Amino acid sequence: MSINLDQIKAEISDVGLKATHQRIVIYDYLMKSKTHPTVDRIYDDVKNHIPSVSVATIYRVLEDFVTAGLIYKVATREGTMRYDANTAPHNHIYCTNTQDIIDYNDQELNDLIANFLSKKKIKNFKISDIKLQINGEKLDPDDSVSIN
Amino acid sequence: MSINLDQIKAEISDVGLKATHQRIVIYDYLMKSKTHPTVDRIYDDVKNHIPSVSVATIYRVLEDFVTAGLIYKVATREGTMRYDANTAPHNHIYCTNTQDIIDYNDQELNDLIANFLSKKKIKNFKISDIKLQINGEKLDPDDSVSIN
DNA sequence: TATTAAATAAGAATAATTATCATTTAGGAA
DNA sequence: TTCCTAAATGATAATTATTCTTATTTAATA
Repeated sequence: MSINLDQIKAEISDVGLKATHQRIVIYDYLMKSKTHPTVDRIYDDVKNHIPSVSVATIYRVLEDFVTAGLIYKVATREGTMRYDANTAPHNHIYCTNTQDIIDYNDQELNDLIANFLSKKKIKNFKISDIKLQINGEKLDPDDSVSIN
Repeated sequence: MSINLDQIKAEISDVGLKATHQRIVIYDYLMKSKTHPTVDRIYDDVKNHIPSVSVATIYRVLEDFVTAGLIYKVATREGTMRYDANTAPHNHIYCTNTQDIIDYNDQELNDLIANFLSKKKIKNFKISDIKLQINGEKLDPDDSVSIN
């Protein structure tokens, strides 16, 4: 447990959800995860902490978190859903080979796009967020991707 | 049949696929479609032309087209796959309320992002394409979204 | 027109997700 | 602290989405 337990409980309670053991473990796991895990991956890892956990609970809790805005859900080109506890605006680098999703934080780029679009008039539409997905392939699948 | 039949056949043949009736009808339908339809929608509409068509054929043909680069596959936040015969680089406006996907073509924006990223060094990664998704809501769900 | 490899239709099999419901639990009240 | 109750969970059935299998059909070309 790297992140403060009381803080996790508070964050769950603050969005109007009961801070159950399952929710605490799942949220803690997502907060620590950098890999944007699938439901299956989350299920397997949560089972190490709560062997009796049901897969239905994983689906339910994740959906509750998404609805509450605690986490984001990301659809990949492969059709599998991935979950991300990083709710700050950021973009994703996606490796079409390994299916790795790597966070790409760049305030300058965010601003550049936001400024550009604010000058355009998109009629009958209210923008809530803008996501850039950088697709491609890792040159060495075993090595990590780094920026600058 | 708005687009020339011979041209459709040629495009299918050119990527090494047999120009079957099913493929011709599906490709023609996608070329004319502006809505980025789901598999179900494509199936229903193709059945009007080929009542005996099998849903497995729809899945297979779409996947064949994607692999061949004739069409694109787009995953939405809802987890459903949508298909797009517009293979030119372009971005999407997505209404989280109606699930409408609207093409957003803007060469200036494409260049802006491409130029910005070319200056950044992303180590161990080769970019193949860059997709911007503009999420939000239509103000009037029954009206269309237009740019400029 | 005949040949043949490839594609299709139909439906079974599998995988992913959601629903149901009896049991358990978190959090507030006493 | 214990009791109470609405909400959450676990187990599993049901549903939905997708893929696979195989006998039949068809496009392409000789």
